[in-house]
Amino acid sequence: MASGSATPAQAAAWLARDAVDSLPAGELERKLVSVAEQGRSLRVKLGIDPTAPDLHLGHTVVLRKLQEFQGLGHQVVLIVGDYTARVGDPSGRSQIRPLLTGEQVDANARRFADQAAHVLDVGEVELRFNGEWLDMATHELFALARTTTIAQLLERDDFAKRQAAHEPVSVLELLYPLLQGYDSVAVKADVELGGTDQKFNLLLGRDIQRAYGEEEQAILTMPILPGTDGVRKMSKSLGNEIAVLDRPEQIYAKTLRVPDDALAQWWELLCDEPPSPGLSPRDAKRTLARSLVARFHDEAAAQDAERAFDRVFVDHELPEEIEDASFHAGDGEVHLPALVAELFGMSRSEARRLQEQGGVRIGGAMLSGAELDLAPEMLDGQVLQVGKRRHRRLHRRG
RNA sequence: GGGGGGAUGUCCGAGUGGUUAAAGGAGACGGGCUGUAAACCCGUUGGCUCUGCCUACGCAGGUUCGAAUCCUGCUCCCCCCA
Repeated sequence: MASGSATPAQAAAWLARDAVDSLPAGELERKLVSVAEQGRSLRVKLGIDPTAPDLHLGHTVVLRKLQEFQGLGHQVVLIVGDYTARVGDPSGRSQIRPLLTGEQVDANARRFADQAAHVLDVGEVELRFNGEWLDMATHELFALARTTTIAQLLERDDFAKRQAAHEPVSVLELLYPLLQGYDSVAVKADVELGGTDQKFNLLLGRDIQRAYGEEEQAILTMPILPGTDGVRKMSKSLGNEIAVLDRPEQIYAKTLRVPDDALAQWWELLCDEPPSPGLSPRDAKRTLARSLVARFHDEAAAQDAERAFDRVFVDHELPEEIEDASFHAGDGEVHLPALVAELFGMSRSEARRLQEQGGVRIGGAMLSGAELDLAPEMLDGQVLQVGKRRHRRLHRRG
């Protein structure tokens, strides 16, 4: 572990140990030397666009890195991209993002700021919203636009690929990297962090800074955390995320569902210490799951989550806590597909299909596709189970 | 401004007048196996008052006994030339 007494070279090497790129070569170390001489600390920038409402594990990879800088006494500048979220970062995207409304963005931005507190010591963080400076006059935007050429922007992979595939790239998207770069100008960033998919934007930030007569930032890129599918980048829109605010059981269960192939990466990107050697993949995963729950909740919650998980999925018992749900019986029988559809947000046809496939149980007994209408007495007080993980305790109403 | 190409279900992608709710793949979901992993097997994947009915192949009309497939207009996208 590095400490305040480490030399700049040691600190730089330690900070970059798990990064993919630390560019330009030697720059981070030079910055560390230079600020030490000036008697100040580094201004380390991270920008997050609140395009989705919640922070997830993928965000925490970079946030943890930010925290390391913080631990060494540097100034963290967290930029919530309330303004850039309206533009849409094309990084890694194969198509134009749908635009969010101003209200959505504002609501998301506030949530983000709150949630960052789960990962960072926000008391020490300089939190900024980039609408503060990006809501600029047109002539200022023109000045910004003059700093960069089309050729520079088209060097970028995503744009090049989309061009080649005859997919649209809007001028607005082209502008995005400039706006991000301007953030660096506005906060006088010495270092900017990001995922590897941000490399182009981060590097372009240097050009923008130079154009504005500022000193250029060093950049550090972190690996991208795969989602719970083990393949694609973790993101809310792909539904493969574990959110910082997920409940303990969710964090635990989702972690166990991660394919083993991705396990090593998860350990590396999310934990300080590697798993003890000799630990089976299964146990390594369980350990990881516990530690993640403990990180975002606490140790007791981790124990409980594991117990609850084992109860349901290892011992095949009902969960201890089952959400209640009421059903309306009227005088006749209850149409099960309608009830299932209503309870779990699916269509009746879908519910019917699930039942035909043996995915619906009442009181542990699998129902056949013929048992669509049941007497209310057979349901009242019983546990309805759909698939392996959805349960409701039914209560008659009316 | 001119010319050409394209728009199909969650996604990719077949299909150019009739057994097409629409091949195939991916993803997802259910069942089995299991470590809620991987691999593998089986099945499902528009809606519904479900042995049938309704809605669907960019949008709106039209031709036809019958259209995703033909015609007309419109919208959007891409490429080339200027």
